[in-house]
Amino acid sequence: MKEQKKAPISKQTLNRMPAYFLYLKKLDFQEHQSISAAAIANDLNLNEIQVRKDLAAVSSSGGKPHKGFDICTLIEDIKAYLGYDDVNNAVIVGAGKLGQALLCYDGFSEYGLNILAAFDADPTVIHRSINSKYVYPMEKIPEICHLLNIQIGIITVPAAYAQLVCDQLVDSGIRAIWNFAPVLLNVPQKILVQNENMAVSLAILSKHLAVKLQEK
Amino acid sequence: MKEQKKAPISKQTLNRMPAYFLYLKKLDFQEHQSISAAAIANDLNLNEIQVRKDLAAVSSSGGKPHKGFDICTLIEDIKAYLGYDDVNNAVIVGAGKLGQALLCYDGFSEYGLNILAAFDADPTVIHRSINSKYVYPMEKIPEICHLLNIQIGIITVPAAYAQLVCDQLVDSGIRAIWNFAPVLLNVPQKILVQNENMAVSLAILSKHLAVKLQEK
DNA sequence: TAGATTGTTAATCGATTAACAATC
DNA sequence: TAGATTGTTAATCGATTAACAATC
Repeated sequence: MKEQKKAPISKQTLNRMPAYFLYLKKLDFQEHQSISAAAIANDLNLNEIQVRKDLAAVSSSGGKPHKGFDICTLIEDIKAYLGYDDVNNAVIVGAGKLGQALLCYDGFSEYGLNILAAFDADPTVIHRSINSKYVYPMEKIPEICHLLNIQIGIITVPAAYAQLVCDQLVDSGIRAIWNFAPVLLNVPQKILVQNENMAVSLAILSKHLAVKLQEK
Repeated sequence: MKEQKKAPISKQTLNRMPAYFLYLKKLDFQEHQSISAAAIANDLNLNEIQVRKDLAAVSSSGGKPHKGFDICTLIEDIKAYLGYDDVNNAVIVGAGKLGQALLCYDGFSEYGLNILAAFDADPTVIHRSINSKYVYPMEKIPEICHLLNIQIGIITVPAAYAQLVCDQLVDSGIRAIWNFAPVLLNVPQKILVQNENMAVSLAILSKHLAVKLQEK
């Protein structure tokens, strides 16, 4: 087992990895065979050495001088590294428009996310299926989560209910939360909260536009 | 004008700012008057000195020894800093479930985002209003964007159409793109692309769960 | 006043970039 | 072989943390 001597994971590298993943898939689709770190760096506006280091950290076979990295292999390596190969079961709480959008998007399986069911408080949306996923009433959360061995709870309820829902999910044995509500959730240490933080995106956008405007 | 000597913006500080913003709004709602950097750091699991520095970078009046920062003032300072006070006009391209979810969410005005219209290719969704925002056919993009002085284009179409839509938006004079499609977009240098990168979130989640699983 | 809390200057840490040797 | 391209070791840069003086 040489695996153990792999470099420790850098947060920044982890953040860049999905960009490499999307980039390589596009290339693969266009039937390229291999690609150099320099070409990737150029297309993604990154530093060449940074790309080399990032790829070296995840690549199983490494790149070949003169040729670069084999695209197919690299895609597989990144998938393995990011854990996209490990399937995690999830439920969505909140079957409003956003919840339905996520329920109907079938691309998450690509990332190992397997959404099995949804929950809602609204009697007009429960007890029916959306994209073959059944919408249960809220009180079923503990039962279904335990039954289906759910790892991830996805929160798409209005901000005011998010903490309440979060507590219920935690009590039902989930281990991570993907939070779309614009609130900060309180959770026990062992639970990971990943905020799909649209406020951050908007901050970066508006900051950027404001700065550009000033320059003129 | 002493404004000019403000410290240059750190990317990390910018990323943390929305968390402070949400945190402070919650406090404000609970009718607190002021708060110390230490208390914030404790609640958000951040380093105290880091919080002091972050707040010092955006605070107009600074904190007061013994009392800390005035919450209301600080919220206003952060809003000003992040550009949430500057209103940016936006359109959504893709009025499917995700697009509709964004159209129906009225909380974006809090961040200075003003969604004025939507576009779609589907004849069954166009020529009607969703949450008082009209859905136009795709060919109206240039006309409407110029007419309404649109700064930001929000892309919520399937991955396969995202680049096409992006090109149209760029040609229609928008200055920034908020991209929800899981693809990397090619744009001219002057256009900012902000990816709402669910793949990153999923990577962090699945990586984290995989690592935890290994530990056991 | 004493003490809590800020803001700033200095020290440490980690990530990026540069330089260069290794290799197909 | 020569040259393109990788991987690694060293240098730089920026961000975090520590130390401490300033102040209400």
